[in-house]
Amino acid sequence: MTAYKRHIDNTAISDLTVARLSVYLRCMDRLLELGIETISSQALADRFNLNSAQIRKDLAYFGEFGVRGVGYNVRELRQYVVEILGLDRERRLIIVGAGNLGTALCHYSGFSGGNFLVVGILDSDPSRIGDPTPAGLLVEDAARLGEIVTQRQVEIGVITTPASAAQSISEKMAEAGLKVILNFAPIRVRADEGVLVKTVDLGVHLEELSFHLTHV
Amino acid sequence: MTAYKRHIDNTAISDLTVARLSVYLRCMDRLLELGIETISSQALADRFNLNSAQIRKDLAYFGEFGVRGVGYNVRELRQYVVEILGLDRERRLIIVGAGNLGTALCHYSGFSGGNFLVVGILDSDPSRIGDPTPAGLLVEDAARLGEIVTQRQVEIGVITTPASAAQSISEKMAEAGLKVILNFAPIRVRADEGVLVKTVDLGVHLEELSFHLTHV
DNA sequence: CGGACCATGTGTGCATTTTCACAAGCGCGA
DNA sequence: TCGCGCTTGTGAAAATGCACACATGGTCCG
Ligand SMILES: NC(=O)c1ccc[n+]([C@@H]2O[C@H](COP(=O)([O-])OP(=O)(O)OC[C@H]3O[C@@H](n4cnc5c(N)ncnc54)[C@H](O)[C@@H]3O)[C@@H](O)[C@H]2O)c1
Ligand SMILES: NC(=O)c1ccc[n+]([C@@H]2O[C@H](COP(=O)([O-])OP(=O)(O)OC[C@H]3O[C@@H](n4cnc5c(N)ncnc54)[C@H](O)[C@@H]3O)[C@@H](O)[C@H]2O)c1
Repeated sequence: MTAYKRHIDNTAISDLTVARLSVYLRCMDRLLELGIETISSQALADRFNLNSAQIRKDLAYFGEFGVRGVGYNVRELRQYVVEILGLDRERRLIIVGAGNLGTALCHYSGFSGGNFLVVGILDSDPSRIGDPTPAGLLVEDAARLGEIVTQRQVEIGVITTPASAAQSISEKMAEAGLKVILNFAPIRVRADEGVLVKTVDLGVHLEELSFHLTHV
Repeated sequence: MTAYKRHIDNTAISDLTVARLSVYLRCMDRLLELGIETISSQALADRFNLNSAQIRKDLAYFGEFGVRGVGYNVRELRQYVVEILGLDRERRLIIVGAGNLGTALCHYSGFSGGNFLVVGILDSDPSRIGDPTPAGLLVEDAARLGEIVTQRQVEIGVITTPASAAQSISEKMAEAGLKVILNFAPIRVRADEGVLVKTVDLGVHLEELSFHLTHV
């Protein structure tokens, strides 16, 4: 139940594997809700529409968590995945852009059971600064970004401004020392080496659905 | 400028290709803003950090849109991509779950230049029904889903309820005739053959970022 | 009108990801 | 204690995705 084999060798872990680990975590949570304490990779795959070999291979990058002939202990495996994903400590984040999406995210405390903590929401519009959000935070001046990141030990930046501001904000975030950024603006942001910008473009998803509608 | 070679042969188009077409569309929009009317795949790749061969191959599934020795006409190519993605007609969608995220999405009219139209927002909570949203729609009773889908010719369903309700809502949507569903609840929804459920789990993205933070 | 030039469209090979299939290992019951 | 049954962990194969490189076929200029 303690440490997992930290991935130290030179082979990089694929993004796809990491994303699936998140999915497995949700599966564990669901199983615990159902009172299931032990499960085989096959039963897991059947229940959640996954592939059993892929589950085993994904986990094998980080250690041997199962018992042959038996399967996995759900509670233990959940804890291992939590450690692998780095969810065993608080992650502080700020949101830049206190519009519709920014405030919705701010209010949403349910991220992974409270490990992600919104410690600031910033905007450049003077008429919005000082506004309270439903979550109890006040909107602060985006010009104070660097200062806030340092003082509140922020690790993650979230961009919910219009696309036109996204590039410059990501640069300011990188300058302030943030290493990972989640960008909701529909634009491909360029980032320096060592800074990871993950863009989530909801428009792309809707357009994929539109494609499926037109192509039977 | 009329029709593109409709993909009718047996080879399926990859999801990754479709997602990239959306990206190309945004690139075209940006180029037109800049007043650029013609561009080669190489110049496009350089400017937006893409691969020129991949651009050509993605487009080649649907026809020959370029001119050898010259490149692509930006305006024309944009129109072709619009047709390929089925964005040349209005797509009506309803949102089920009038909470934080649901209302934020409802208010967001900027989807692909207005081709996606929110024609209803539903909730099961009696105290929310009748509430106005910033966009001018009133929240309606989720029990009327089937009726609303038929009357308003809805094609796309969006789920922004808690995870516990997502499965049953997606089934009701499928029953009402919807063929594609965008699900924001953090749960893997099972769907019948012929119904496409695309889940966008924001928690997964944050957890990916957390992984990168812990693994240098 | 012809040839030099240039970027597309595509055949081919490489890389990554997924799936298969089985030897190795653990528990349990006799 | 031993063997049987079950599931893991893992090489090897299949499938998928990506990138190179060049023949093809237009443009344009002399
Ligand atoms: N609302 C949605 O449902 C939704 C859905 C998909 C994508 N998006 C994208 O998310 C982004 C935000 O959407 P929204 O609906 O919340 O928009 P919004 O207009 O409601 O909010 C944007 C906020 O950003 C602020 N802002 C602008 N420039 C800034 C800067 N330089 N520094 C700090 N703050 C700045 C504005 O003052 C405003 O408050 C957009 O890029 C949009 O395309 C939104
Ligand atoms: N708010 C966010 O920023 C955010 C971010 C990521 C993911 N999500 C996910 O999106 C979903 C919605 O989040 P939210 O913050 O808007 O939650 P919310 O609680 O504000 O809203 C949920 C709404 O769904 C309604 N509802 C519940 N059961 C229903 C049913 N059976 N039929 C119709 N309506 C029903 C509720 O009455 C409520 O109005 C959740 O699954 C959440 O995990 C939200």
